[in-house]
Amino acid sequence: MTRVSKKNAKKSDSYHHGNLADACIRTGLEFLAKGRSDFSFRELARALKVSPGAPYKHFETKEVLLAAIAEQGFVIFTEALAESKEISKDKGPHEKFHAMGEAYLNFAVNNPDHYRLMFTDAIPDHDLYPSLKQNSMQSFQQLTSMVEEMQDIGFFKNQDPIEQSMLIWAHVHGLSSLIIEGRIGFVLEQTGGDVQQLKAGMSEKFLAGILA
Amino acid sequence: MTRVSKKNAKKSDSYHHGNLADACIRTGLEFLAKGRSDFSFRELARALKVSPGAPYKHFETKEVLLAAIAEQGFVIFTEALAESKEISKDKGPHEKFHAMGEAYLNFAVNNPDHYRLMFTDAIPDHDLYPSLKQNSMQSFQQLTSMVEEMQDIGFFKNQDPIEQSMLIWAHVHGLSSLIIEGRIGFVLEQTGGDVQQLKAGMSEKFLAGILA
DNA sequence: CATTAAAAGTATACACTGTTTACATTAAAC
DNA sequence: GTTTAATGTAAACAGTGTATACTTTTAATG
Repeated sequence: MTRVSKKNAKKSDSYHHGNLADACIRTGLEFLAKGRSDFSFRELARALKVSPGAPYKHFETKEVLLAAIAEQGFVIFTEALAESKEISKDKGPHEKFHAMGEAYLNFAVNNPDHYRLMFTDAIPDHDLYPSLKQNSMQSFQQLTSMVEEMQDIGFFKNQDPIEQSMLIWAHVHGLSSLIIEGRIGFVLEQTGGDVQQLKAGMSEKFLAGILA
Repeated sequence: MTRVSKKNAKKSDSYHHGNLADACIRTGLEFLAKGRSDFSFRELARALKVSPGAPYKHFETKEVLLAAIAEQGFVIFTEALAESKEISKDKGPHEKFHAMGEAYLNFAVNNPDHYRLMFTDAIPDHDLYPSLKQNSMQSFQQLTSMVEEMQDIGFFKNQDPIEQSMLIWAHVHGLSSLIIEGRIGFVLEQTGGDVQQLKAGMSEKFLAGILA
């Protein structure tokens, strides 16, 4: 049997796993991607063929592992938002704004369990996990930097960029949340069930305001 | 559906509880109000001094009970929104709009666990609970009727009232969600931690739009 | 090297959980 | 007043998160 480097993968028949910490996160991510967000710590241990107590050598509690998985979510999320900027960098402000909004919503819709883990109370206090918080801040930063650019070119009003970012965040988070929780089925029927179309229409109205 | 009776109908030393179904909901509400949203079904049975299996005579699963509790939440929520209309009925459109927004946010901030139960995936499919869905629709209806009034008096643009309601809902839900999940601590510091002040400022900007 | 200390596994146990089953008691219906 | 349906109990099952004591392997040190 081939003995693989311990850095890359687990050794097939050794007492030690080799890289259990990473493997836990990876397997947790897989569970989440499959919609099995209620996976148990023991289930995860079984999937990795280790004893129930083994993961505790790397994560003090289940919540600590969830925090690590949520953190990975923010890494991917930040990348997705950054990529939307790259893609739309030669286009107009409307397109730039919508590109990021679309990237945001797509992440939520395509990874609802991950999004929920990142934004609801499975991890009640993010302050307990500094690197999680740092990564979530970086996601927010993608938004604020876009807002600042929009203000610079005179597309957005000159207001406190943080507050303006919050306004956009609340808008897109609220929409994403309501969609992935299945609370707007009756509205989606009107648009033929096309989430992106609904989002585009709403965001355009959001930009312009609703005052007559 | 009517409110759960507040009277305790339990007879002191009888084999039968008397009104266990209502008592379960009431006790569940109390747990929620105390922030103990992770209460177990058995914990609830213990609090009511009945055996672990007793609640199953009234609720097929724990989720069914949670749905009933969520439904009560929407009843109270609808009342709170309706009351905000009553209070502001002789005032101007700005006040009316803000009054409802304030009522919405106050409900979420004062009952975060209840709000979460109503709006996240503890009850994944609301369609399985028709009366829950009906009550949640009534909450939404409070919003749409206000929107229609605002359009009638020419305060809001003439757009599809459902879509406009969705826009407002996403705004206020997004904000409420981010606040109760503790995701905007850094913004709150700027306003001295006053949630209502932050909300008022944001909602005003929301109305006007952010386009220059 | 050989020895030892630290790291990372195992096995087992504890107090829980949601839920099911078989049975007991009571209230309601005929 | 008897029967039946509703509503309780007790006990059990499989599963959970986590703690503890012990074993095996790896890394570090003289």
